[in-house]
Amino acid sequence: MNSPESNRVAATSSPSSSNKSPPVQESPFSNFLSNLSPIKSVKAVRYTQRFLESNFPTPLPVFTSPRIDLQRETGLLERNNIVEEDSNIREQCNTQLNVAQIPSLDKEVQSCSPSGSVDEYLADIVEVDCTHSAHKQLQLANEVSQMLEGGFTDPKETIRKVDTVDNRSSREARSLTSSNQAEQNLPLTSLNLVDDLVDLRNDESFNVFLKITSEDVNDSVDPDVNLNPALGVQQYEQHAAQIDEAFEDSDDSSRALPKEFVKEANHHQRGIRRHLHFEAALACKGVATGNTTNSRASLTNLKSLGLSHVESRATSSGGEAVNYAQSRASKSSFSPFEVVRSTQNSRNPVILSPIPSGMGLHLNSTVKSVSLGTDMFASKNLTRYRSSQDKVVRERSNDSAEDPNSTSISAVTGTMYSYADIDQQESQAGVAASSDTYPINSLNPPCDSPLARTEQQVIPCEGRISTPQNADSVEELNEESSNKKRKRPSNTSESHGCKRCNCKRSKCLKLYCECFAAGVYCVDSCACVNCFNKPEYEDTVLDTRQQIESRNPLAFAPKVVKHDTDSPAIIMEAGNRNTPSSARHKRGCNCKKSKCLKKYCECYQANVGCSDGCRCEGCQNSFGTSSECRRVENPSHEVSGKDGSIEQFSPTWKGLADIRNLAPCSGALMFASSNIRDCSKVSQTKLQRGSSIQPQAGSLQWNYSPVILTPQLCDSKGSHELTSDSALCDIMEDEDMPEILKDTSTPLKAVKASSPNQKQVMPPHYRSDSQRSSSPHGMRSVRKFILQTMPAFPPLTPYSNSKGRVNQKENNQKDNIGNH
DNA sequence: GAGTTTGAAACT
DNA sequence: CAGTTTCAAACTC
Repeated sequence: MNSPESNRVAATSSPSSSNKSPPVQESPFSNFLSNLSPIKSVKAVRYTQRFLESNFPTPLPVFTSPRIDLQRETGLLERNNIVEEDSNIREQCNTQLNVAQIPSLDKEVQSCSPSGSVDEYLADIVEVDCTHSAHKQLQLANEVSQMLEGGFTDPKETIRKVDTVDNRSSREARSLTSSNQAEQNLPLTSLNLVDDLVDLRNDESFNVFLKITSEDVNDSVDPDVNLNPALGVQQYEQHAAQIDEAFEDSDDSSRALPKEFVKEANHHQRGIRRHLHFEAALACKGVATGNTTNSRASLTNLKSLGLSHVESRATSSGGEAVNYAQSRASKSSFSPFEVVRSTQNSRNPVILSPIPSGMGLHLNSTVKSVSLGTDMFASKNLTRYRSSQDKVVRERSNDSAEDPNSTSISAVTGTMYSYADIDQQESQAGVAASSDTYPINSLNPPCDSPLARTEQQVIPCEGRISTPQNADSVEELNEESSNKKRKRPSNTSESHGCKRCNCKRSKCLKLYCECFAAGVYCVDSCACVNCFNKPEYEDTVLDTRQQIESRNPLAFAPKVVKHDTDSPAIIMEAGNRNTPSSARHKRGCNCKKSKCLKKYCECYQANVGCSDGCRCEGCQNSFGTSSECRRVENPSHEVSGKDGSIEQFSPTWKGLADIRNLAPCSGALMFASSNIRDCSKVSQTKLQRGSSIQPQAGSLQWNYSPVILTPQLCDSKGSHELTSDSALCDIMEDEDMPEILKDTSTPLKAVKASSPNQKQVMPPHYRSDSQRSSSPHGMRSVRKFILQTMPAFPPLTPYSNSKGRVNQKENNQKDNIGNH
């Protein structure tokens, strides 16, 4: 690994010739700034000159750099073909330096470096001929920035590099006032140093310098200016001329910088700080819960990828918010960002975090918790970032409103978004399907966004849904936080994502509590008694959630999951009669007296129609009634029967069928789904549908195939609860397949027994395989088929374009048929 | 706002 | 897994 320090090591073989330099007459900053971009550097130089003159009557030793001398002695400059004018300038600069060298500094500079490319730093040396530590600090800051932007997959690496940077800058800062210990651990040590300077001098104006330099250093690194030997002289001369001109024009007014300038500088610095603080918080958490460091790093990565608003919001939400979200993330070991990044950077499946048990929980909790954090943040009077955040939200909301296609996502991502979308919908007390602000809308990365593409490309099966979920989580935090703060209407317990509970005896630690169920802490506006759903009881909350999760992994999952209404299944389902909104309650309601016409009914409350998973009686759900009720109403309505026909989606199936949409690995989910009854029902349903729509297509639709192909898996444990995604993935592995799953006989028989129509739809090869033997061979072929077809998951088809999806499914059918 | 109704969640 | 109890939201007055 090459690192800049090594250059210095190589270059530092002989310390400073700067001892020979005459006393400083001019600030080294001016020399440094002379290398900045012409336009900006004029201002910078002008101000810096003033600043230094007024604040640093005697040069600060810390700003001397041995590199200046080293480069001359080693002739590195010549290697860069910097011509003599350049050298003269530099010489002049050097002579102005106070070279009261700190011996230890040289030593440290020498010692702190691994190997590196000399040329890499030569440019730097040439460019910032009269370099001082301030510039070094800026370099370090830039390195940190690059690190953040580069997005390290491994947080440890990040930490290590940060430490390196930290060490470097810390050593150089030794002569300065000591920094806040906590902040010294941050990657922003260089800025901390500047901070300390500012504090020491009690001169805010130094921020301006920081601003200028941090902006302009990058400009100055422009190879045309600094690295190109041919242009170097000319531009150098131009710079010098401009600087001279600037100095000539300098007057008192230059000292008084515009307020916005200072403000901007402060903001800039603070922004970096916040960013780094957040990462530090993540890192700290990560240390505590090692398995989550990746996610934190990934979160930071995502932020550095441009989601500054995320950063802003997350950090401004205060520690509790972060802790809440982080702790949840740590418990669930789910790292959407990680998945994306890891899949981007490597194919190592180990990096992929399994979706925790209760994927919905995580989604739920993450999203809600973050937004909750915003509430807490607000309550903590950390409101100074509020306006900007709201602005971001507003802008995003507007964007989403203007972009009706923003819901359009690939089948992979789209379903995930819809998942969160529905979650949000649910939390918003039944926002209509045509709701103006589907948070997800505004939060979805565009279908063609790099992120979306990446997701689609990298997670055909094992990648899972993570990123969209996380994107949702991250972004929904923006949306929901603003909703909570501004949209909460009067008395309703929930509106626009705002939960308010009234719990008296549950301590807000049961699903009775809407806040708890929604994955948010109770807030002041709650009327709960003896509430434990508060940040201070975080451990209790998390433990309780885990308990509930252990009972029902989907307990915290959204209760309503979206259907693709235009899919053949839905089309077949009662002729679309019962699905005004393309969603269904995950579990179905059980209404007896309300007729599903009141908000007692969860389906109705969620603005979704009842479905066959409901056990409601006398359903009159205005959003759609269950087929059972329709049968009661209209006995002639014959598509199905109680004995397992088309309409018979078991509740389990319903939920899982929707979860199917959550992941490209839905097949695996289907494996783990449900008992044999459900499987058989589904099989029958699918078979019939398949036969109806495409007689020979049968089970070959990729999204249906898992159900049909894996009935034996359905009965694996007699449990329909998903325990973990990793387990599901393991099922995909031949080696890990339990024997019971390899035994294809019994469950399949059950399916066949209950599926009179299976002959119509059962793929011949599969049927023959499964029928002729119970060996896993047939199953393997099936699974192989699944694995092959999964990547065919419609990658870029907008979710909303369900028609296209149907067509694609049909095409897949044909393709699969052709393959077989 | 108090009381009632309702159905989900929790418990057995 | 079914029946019962508990609970809090929804609803009514």
